[in-house]
Amino acid sequence: MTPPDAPEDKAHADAEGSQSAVLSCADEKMTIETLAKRADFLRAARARRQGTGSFLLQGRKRAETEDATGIRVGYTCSKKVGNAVARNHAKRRLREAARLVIPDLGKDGWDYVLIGKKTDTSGRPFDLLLKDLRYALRKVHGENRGPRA
RNA sequence: GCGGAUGGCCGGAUAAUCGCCGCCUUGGGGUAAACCCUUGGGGGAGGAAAGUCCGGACUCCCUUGAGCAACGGUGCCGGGUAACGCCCGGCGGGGGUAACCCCAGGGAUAGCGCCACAGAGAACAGACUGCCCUCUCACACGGGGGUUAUGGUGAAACGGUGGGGUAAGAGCCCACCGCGGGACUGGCAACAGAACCGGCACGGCAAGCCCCACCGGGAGCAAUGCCAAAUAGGGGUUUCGCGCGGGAUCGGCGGUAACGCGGAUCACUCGCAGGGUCGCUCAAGCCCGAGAAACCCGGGUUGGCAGCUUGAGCCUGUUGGCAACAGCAGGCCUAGAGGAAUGGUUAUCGAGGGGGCGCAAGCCUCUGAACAGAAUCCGGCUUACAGGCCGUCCGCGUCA
RNA sequence: GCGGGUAUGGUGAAAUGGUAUCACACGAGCUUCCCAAGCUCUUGGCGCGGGUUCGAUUCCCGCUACCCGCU
Repeated sequence: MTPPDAPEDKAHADAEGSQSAVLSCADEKMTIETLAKRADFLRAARARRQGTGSFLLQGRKRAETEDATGIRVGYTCSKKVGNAVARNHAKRRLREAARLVIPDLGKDGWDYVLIGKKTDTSGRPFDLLLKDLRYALRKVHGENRGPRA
């Protein structure tokens, strides 16, 4: 999905820049809760989705009847990803990526679900993983805004 | 040096930084607890954490003992252990030149069952085929008798080979081998050796049923207990039972009274009977006592705390023992979450692998660590596993 | 975490200590102007590794994969 001729150091610089941005605005960071209920996962699966080279992102804005503030993120790695070591490793990388990116680009009142893939989630370089997450968040937000406008 | 056998150990390292999960802690908020914010410290996956195949601890099924039955398991001997189907040391059998490895390895005269195909015959001893003698005219394919060999078949065939012997033969006789019994000797034992006896009788399969000996009650931390909230304060079926007596309570009669006689009741209490309590029986204990037990239906709950990590624990030394292991002394505390914490990035080192140069030593470059993640806890087994380290032993070759 | 079950051609099934069977499917041929149906023939298998046995799909042990139940 990422162009193969994308310069490596450019993506690297991009990742570092965002990292410092996160550090600078850490005080206004949104509180991130973790999804646990099966029903929340099912609702998110019916909403927007965007695949990338390393994972699949699902996102939705919660209805007014639910608790409207705060960002909630869930992680899914099924048995298709591999054994327990592979599943836990994929979840850890997704958690780390979400910790670095979601407070900046996530929107208040949204639920996100990150779904790991078999070999790409563990094997992809981490800066590309961050890039994938930013791209996917833009797509999920943008496609949601499009039909509404 | 090459090839092999076997035992034990390790399972990438260091640092920086941003994070994650418990514990302790500073300050603040809070009446307090819970909790929230904050400061600092310290800890944080395995040899298999796995498979869930065995054995336990622990908890519940109300508890226990004896016997019987059923079911399941184990199965040479001795030892170790809390226990085991595990471990150690022996014995027997099999494989290998050897080091060494493998074996559920009790009983086949307690009984039943099975042994396909082939073969005369498949379990006990005879029929059949043959050989020999004899009868009748006949050296007949017929009658009578003797005999146990079979080109062979098969996983397995009235012990094998050789010699003698005979009408033909045969343990009929002899030698050797095998087989059965076995005084006695060694050993705790399994077992080994064996004088002597027997002329041979007794096939295999018990991971077929079974017999014998020994062991085993069931379920499992999603066990279980407590707190809070909510709902219900139930229904059905079956089985057993709905008695007696004393106290008690309430009347009656007699008596001045203590008390005596007789009656009623079952809220309370005691005893007996009864009922319940392991598959059955017996016993003890316990519970119920007007209801009890079993099963089913219906209703509520997915919150918190405990169990939860100090334990048949680990390390070092020493003593006993061939060893497994045990004793003693000293030291240590080493994850405890509750759907699950160890990750990201960077640097240096780095086992190993690929490519290039070089006679070689070596140099340059690329890659950059197997199997795999605690979920109540231990002892084992089994399975997965890149690579490395330390021993011990065997065979062959070479040198001295 | 705990407890249980099943694996037989491509698919669905059966059987038993001795040669593994049936249906559909696949392939070839016949039939038809062509297709379907029908008829004939062929191919192909006991999840894996050990053990017991003369002989294992069956009996025993260990793995692998899949499925189910329990708060």
